[in-house]
Amino acid sequence: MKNDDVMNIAKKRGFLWSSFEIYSGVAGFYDYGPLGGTLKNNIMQKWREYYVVGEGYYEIESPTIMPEEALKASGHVDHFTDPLTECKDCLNVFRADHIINDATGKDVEGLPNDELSQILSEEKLMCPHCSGHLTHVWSYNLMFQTIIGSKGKKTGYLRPETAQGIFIPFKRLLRFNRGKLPFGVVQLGKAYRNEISPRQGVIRLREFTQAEAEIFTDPRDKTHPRFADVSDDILNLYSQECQEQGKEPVKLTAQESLDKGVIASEMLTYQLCLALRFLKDLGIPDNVIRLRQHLTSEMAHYAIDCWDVEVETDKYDWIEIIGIADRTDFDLKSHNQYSKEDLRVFIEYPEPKQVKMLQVKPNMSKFGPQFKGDAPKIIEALKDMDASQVKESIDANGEYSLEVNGKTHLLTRDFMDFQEVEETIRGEKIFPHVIEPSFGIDRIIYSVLLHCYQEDDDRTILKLPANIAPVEVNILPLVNKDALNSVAREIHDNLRKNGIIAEYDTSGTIGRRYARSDEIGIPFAVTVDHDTLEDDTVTIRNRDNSKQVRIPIKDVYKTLKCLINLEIKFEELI
RNA sequence: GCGGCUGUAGUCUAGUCUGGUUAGGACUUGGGCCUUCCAAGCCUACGACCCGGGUUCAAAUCCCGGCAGCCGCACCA
Repeated sequence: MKNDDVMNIAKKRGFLWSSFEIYSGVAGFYDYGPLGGTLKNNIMQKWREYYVVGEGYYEIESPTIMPEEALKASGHVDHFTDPLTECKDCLNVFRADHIINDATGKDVEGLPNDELSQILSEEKLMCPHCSGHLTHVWSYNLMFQTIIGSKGKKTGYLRPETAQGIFIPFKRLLRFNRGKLPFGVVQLGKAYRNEISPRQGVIRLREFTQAEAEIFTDPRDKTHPRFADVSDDILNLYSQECQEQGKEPVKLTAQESLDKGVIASEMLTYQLCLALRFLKDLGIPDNVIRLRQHLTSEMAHYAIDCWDVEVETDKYDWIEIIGIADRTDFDLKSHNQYSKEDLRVFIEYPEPKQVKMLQVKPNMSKFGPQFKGDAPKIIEALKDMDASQVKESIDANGEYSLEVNGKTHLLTRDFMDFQEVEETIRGEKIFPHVIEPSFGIDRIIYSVLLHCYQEDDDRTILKLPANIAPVEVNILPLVNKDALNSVAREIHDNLRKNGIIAEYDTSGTIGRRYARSDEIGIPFAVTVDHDTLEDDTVTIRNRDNSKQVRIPIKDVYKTLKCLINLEIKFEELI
């Protein structure tokens, strides 16, 4: 299996291995080795080129440990859990809500545990496996809990996603962007989920790296200024409709998928295109990628539309490596409510609106004596009412009844005056909607390794794009002789001095060294041979087809730099 | 989290059932010889019984516990 070959090389040659090996390891944790660490950095740097440089979304960094309040507001404390129940006889563990749903057809998602337990006993539900008795329902929260401070009074959690770190300082980020929508903010970093039983290698980790962008948009304007740049990009769409009707994914251009309403908005479509371009740059071919729309049932209740970018693998089938969702205003609204901070954005109208409206003016000298301490509250409540309705009621009945804190107060005509005022309204405050591209870096690295891995005849090649390969060039003396070695060494040192990651290898025959070099995806090799000593030329060998071209030593740096940056193709040198 | 199977150098493996010499081999890797372009050959070196406990004169081998991997079940905002 390709997976096994790739993971073998990854382990053997220093890309990836499971952590804590000398202590038997812990499931769900992986180390990046010397090459893996560099590859990961290169990929993250490329991501930044897209989102920070290309889109102008600035990068922030927030703590990986978060206080309970913040995750309470985001919903993770209460809802990032699975309600589990265990069979007392066969000890199997089940999702309690799934058992109830399967047996009764009731949708009980989100009900508290004691209600679920009650339903289990009321409906006399038994273990679906052995018909044994089921225990009371308990929540398994997937967050790692910790303690903040020496007294241990404050509960903290390792963040389950980087996104919350962007929502929380929203006011500052909005101010940084001078109050205007749309704007985006990104964060790359670790996130943590205490998975029950992670057994899918690097696909399901307990500690993993995300790269997320939160794009704050006006809910009424989800366009993108550069949509025209991507409108002809081809998308392989596995829509809700395709999935429900058992059809194959459909290929449409970005423009078509927007026009046909397959994808909810222009911004979302643009983000999907951007993600695909990124993956293409990493060497993942189109034909192993599809965009799968979340089914209504699996989408978060607050989301408008959500698409997973999936990659085909031989071992795990189609895996989600990127999720792009329209999260609407859920997160900001929720943090607004819990923190009591106004997280809305003021949107100015193109033209100020002149609005004529009726205003109530309470007669203070009546209110005070009559209502004493309740007076301020009543006045506050009265001002919130629609003045024209109040006036109507008084004109018709001579009084208006107002309920404040459970007490009903009757207000008559002499408690207030009405005034026609003209007000200028310059805009309104709204919660922006959030479009969120969320990248699983570890899964992307796995996909890159998997799909760059090739066996040509008996050669193993990792065809990493030259601009993300961890080692950029290998310097090889044809045979292990002092005269050749010293020239090779000098070229190696010179390239390093100029910022190119070069390796130097004299061990074994030239063929063996090319093979080792190909296996870790070094895109180019410089070979120093006997002609070099005569005419100061060397050959540059192209990893992907073993072709060589001879160039003067003085041009080596310049040529390699262009090759690595993909400014010229190797074929153009021949 | 449950059940089954498995765990010997970097990798693949012999040995385990039936306890007993220095745990054997191949590939890989390091050093050397040879070598004028794609894993050749020769010499040489390094390198292992998953961890802990028990039984025994003696444990890679038998027993118990743990950890990890694979498979199945369950789970996967």
